[in-house]
Amino acid sequence: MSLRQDILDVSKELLVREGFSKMSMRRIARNTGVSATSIYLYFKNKDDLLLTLIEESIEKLKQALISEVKVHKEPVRQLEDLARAYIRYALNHPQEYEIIYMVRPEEMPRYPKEKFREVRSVYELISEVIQEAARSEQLSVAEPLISAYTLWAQLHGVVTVILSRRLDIRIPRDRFIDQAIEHIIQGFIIQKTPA
Amino acid sequence: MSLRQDILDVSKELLVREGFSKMSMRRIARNTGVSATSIYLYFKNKDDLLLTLIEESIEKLKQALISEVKVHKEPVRQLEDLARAYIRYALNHPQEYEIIYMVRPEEMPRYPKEKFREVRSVYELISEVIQEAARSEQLSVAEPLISAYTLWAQLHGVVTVILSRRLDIRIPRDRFIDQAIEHIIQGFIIQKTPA
Amino acid sequence: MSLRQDILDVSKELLVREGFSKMSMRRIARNTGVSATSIYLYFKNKDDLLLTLIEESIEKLKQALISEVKVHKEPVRQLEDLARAYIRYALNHPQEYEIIYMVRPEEMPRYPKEKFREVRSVYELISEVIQEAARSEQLSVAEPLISAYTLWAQLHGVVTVILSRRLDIRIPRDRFIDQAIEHIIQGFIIQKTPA
Amino acid sequence: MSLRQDILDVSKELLVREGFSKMSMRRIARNTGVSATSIYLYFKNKDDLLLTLIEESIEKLKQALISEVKVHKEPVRQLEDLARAYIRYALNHPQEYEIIYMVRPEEMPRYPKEKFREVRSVYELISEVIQEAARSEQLSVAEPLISAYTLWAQLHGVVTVILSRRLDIRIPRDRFIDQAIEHIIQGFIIQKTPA
DNA sequence: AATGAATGAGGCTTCATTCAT
DNA sequence: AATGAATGAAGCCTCATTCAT
Repeated sequence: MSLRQDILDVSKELLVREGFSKMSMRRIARNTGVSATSIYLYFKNKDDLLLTLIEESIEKLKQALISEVKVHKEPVRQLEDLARAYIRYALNHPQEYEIIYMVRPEEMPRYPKEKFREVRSVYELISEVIQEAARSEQLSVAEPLISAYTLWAQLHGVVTVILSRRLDIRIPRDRFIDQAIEHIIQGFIIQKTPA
Repeated sequence: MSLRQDILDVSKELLVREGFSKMSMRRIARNTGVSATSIYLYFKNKDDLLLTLIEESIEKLKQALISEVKVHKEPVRQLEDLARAYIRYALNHPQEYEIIYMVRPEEMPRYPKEKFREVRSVYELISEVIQEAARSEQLSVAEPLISAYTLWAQLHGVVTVILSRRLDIRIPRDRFIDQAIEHIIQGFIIQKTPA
Repeated sequence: MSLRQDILDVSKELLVREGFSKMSMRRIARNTGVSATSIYLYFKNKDDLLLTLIEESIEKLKQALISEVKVHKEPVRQLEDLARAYIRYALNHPQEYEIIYMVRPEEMPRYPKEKFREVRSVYELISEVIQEAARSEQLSVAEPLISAYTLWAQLHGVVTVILSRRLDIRIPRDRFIDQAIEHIIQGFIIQKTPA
Repeated sequence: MSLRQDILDVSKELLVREGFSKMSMRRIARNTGVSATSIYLYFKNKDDLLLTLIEESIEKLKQALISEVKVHKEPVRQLEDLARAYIRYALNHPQEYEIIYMVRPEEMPRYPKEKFREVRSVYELISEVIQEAARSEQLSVAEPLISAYTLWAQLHGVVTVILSRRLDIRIPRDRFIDQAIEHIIQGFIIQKTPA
């Protein structure tokens, strides 16, 4: 495989496993089996490397969601699929997910803030699915964009709790996920008050 | 006593405002107007300082929740109050909150992981409130502990999105919070299916 | 002697003997028998160190000139004394002199340009002596400030040629200096054309 | 041939505009639009490149002086012409001049010192003009070689002051040059003491 | 209770140069 | 004639920590 990709992989692992402060150029070089200087042949500097990491991860998340959505026609089912796909992807690709959401902007001052907003396309995807469901009058959605963000915030919370290992060990992960999704989806469904 | 607190305050601010990598002993010392050596009179080392920071923050969060809960008797109302109190506290004390939940354990290898679990008392508090409401048969709660965690995960997601400044600028923060709480609480209320 | 002074001395020597590019913090540390980190206890950074070096050198040159001037009352003699004092000081303290005039501003971008102008007090000293002599109508001096600068330029040229070892080896240094001073001074004396 | 010259030109500009420390092979390559490796096809190493730069500059200075001298027959006038030509060339070709005289030999340890002495032919040119004038008994020149060096030293001083931007901003450059040349030339003319 | 002095390790980055192609 | 890949050395600087006072 290309050295460039090796560097990205090693960086990703270091970043997620040991934290931002341990992702140093020297360490990356050591773990890649290459001199620190060589990294600069492929990336302008550390920020550039981090930027690439984030961009790649966002792209992968986006693709994963796109490919899993719209299999089922039924809107509510579709929404649930989206939620499950989101959580499943995050848990199966913790590195990519953490890179997107756990590197705090404060840690990288030179990072162009607009780039961070590229993640928006993810929310827009969510927003579309919600809007579609709203049209079928099965969801109580006043403002799709806001609802998209609240849905995403809840999913992100669930993922975060698991990834940061803050879930009580007495709770089986799958049960937690199922229950969470149930609560979340139910929160969006229109309450059919008895006539 | 006073200097010790000064050091904690300065550390807290540095950590949250500039990120983990900028919270250095030298910086803390400089901002506190004291020599770097002096910090070691109050804290064994940097990890110890961070530990203290986290413990204090957890304690404050706990106290804040306790004081706001159980004002209303009505269970659903109580739950909503709890949710609001949680979010309000987090947003009003971003430093304390971020220290608890945004400093990743990976950043501190020598940090005793058990300490992180002290936060559990927070979930137990949530759990109690949920159980109480469940008893009144207004909530669809099969397993209170799991539900407590899902509720917390959702709240945490909402807070995280705001604190990490990932909320779309077109969305007013308050609207987002209101809508989120509405969705979350509704997700817990028993659906009264028409007879 | 103090470490601070040691560092300054070593830096001075490195700068003059091996050139600007060889005056590195590591080298200074090595030659001072101290860790590189220690330099930062006494100087904020490399520029600060260089700045101190230059300031000290300017001050010494100024003091040397002041102390040697105004011994003789006769204006022309006084001017010659000043010229000799200038050259003598420069040759006896090549390090200090070179530091003032041979570090090109381009080499230190962060250096505050105003500081470079502190050398002006040296020219002002020269200017004063020239003006005094002009009052006695023995010198052909239309504009004292300009003449002060031309005088200085000439002296500086002489010094430069010697210090940069560009003088032909067949020429004895003292003869060169004597002749140069003779030419220079004579260039300022009013030509008494025969009536 | 063309690329070789491009490299030399770029180097020259970098050296003079940004200083010795910024004249790196990589920078030269970047500014020339060529790979760093390519420079080694034309120059053995950095020192070789610098050497070539200096040799070229010396040759140009020599040619410029030769072409401007001996237009006027009158010896004193000829001397003044030479002085003006020297200063004019230096100011019109600051890059070449600075390379000859402002790159200190100390910056290049591996540089063969004899090469630096090639500049001597310049002084010999000056020496010839002075000797010619001396023969006409209009100049007070005991030893032509020494006088040639003192003349050159003074001219060099004037040029240096201007090029290193050390001339007081209140002084117009042309006035400074005129006055300097006047003083310098007058210093060489035989004083006709009244009988 | 507090500090100044000191340091080894490591941070990011640029350097001149070589080698294979 | 030209280059991409690679590197060891070194550049400046900040880090957490210790020790003597």
